[in-house]
Amino acid sequence: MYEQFWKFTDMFVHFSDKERSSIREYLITRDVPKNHLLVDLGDISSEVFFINKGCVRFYYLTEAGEEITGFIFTENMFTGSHESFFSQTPSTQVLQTLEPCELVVLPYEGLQTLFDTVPKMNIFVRKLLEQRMSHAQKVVASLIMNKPEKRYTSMLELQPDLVNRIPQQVLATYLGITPVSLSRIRKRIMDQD
Amino acid sequence: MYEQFWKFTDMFVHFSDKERSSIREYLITRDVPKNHLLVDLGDISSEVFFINKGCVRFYYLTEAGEEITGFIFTENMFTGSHESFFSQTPSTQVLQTLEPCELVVLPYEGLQTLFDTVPKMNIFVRKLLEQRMSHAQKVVASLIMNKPEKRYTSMLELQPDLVNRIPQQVLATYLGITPVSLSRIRKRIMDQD
DNA sequence: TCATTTTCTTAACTTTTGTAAAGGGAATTG
DNA sequence: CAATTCCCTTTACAAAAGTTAAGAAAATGA
Repeated sequence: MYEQFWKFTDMFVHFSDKERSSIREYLITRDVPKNHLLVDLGDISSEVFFINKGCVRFYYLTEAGEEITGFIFTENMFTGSHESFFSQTPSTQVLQTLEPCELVVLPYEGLQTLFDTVPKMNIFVRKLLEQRMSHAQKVVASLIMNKPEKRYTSMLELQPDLVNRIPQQVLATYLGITPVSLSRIRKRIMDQD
Repeated sequence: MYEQFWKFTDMFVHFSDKERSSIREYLITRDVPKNHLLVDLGDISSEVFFINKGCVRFYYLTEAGEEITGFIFTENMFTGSHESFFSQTPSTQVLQTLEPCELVVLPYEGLQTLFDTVPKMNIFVRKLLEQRMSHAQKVVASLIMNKPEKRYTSMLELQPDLVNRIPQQVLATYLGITPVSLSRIRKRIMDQD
């Protein structure tokens, strides 16, 4: 159950067998159904999740009650409500499964302990966040630089699997547009070919 | 010259005098003029910067040659071309001063050495990145959830100094709109009051 | 200080998205 | 298997942003 997890950490740092067993003490696996809320609005997130199988998104709620997708996570990614988890404050975002998921769960307290007992854990998380930051900046740039249509075609190119995997209305808010507008864009592209 | 720097690090971790002097070995201060490129397109960024005084932005270049502002940094913030610096790859963004700046400079090699010799440095950078990630997510959410007008009024409220400090065309691309559109928004707001 | 350049604003027009409402199709359920 | 529900598409109209170009204001420099 943990092979994928160690394969992932190996991309950043190499934990020794001893370090692995220390970390392993705090890990558990968990299966959750589709549409399960891993973190609800206002929760103080107490866990981060590594996705063995499945698909997770976080979304914000507008005043009008719309769900705005912030990010979509799939297999072999870490997910969580960063802001709430790291600062231990009430979450302004909701973390929800889009499919039945098999997760590796790491609790907040466990991670804090590991930061002290396995110093390399700091390096692992630092490198993970470095990578995440680079990606977040690219997302911001794409939102500003590209029109919705371009963002959709980029996604078709870079993550074709994802386009067919998630509901259109989720995809739409992820791209920063309404489902209606996404439908129009899809038609425009269909007509061209 | 380094008081602000240590005051900043104190918000995340407490470096001992010994640790400070280790870190201090790799720090230098540098004054740069307005419109200076700290990192140019294609450069492999070899330094990060702490801003004692001044204002810095990073921007992307579109195919049409437009400069799209990704973020604006001011006093007491760390800045750099994250992606290029951390992965030591050619930068896809340009880091440019918007004012004459007084900077504290930390070279890449120095930081790598410090990660080994001052383990707490990993914790510092980890916490810094945790904070940055939370903020980056909020920026993404704001870009998707709010209309340009709302983003502008939010900025007026939260960073009123910045609005009058940076050129409108820079501010416009930072908000994800054209200078023309920003000008219209400003007029709309003026007329209301 | 005057001239030049740059930046910001305004206007007219086009394109795109948002909004609201209606319709079609597929999946779900009794 | 029919009915309901949910999701996606389509339409028509309103609102907003992009584009281009021209003019006003401000900053820059000789």
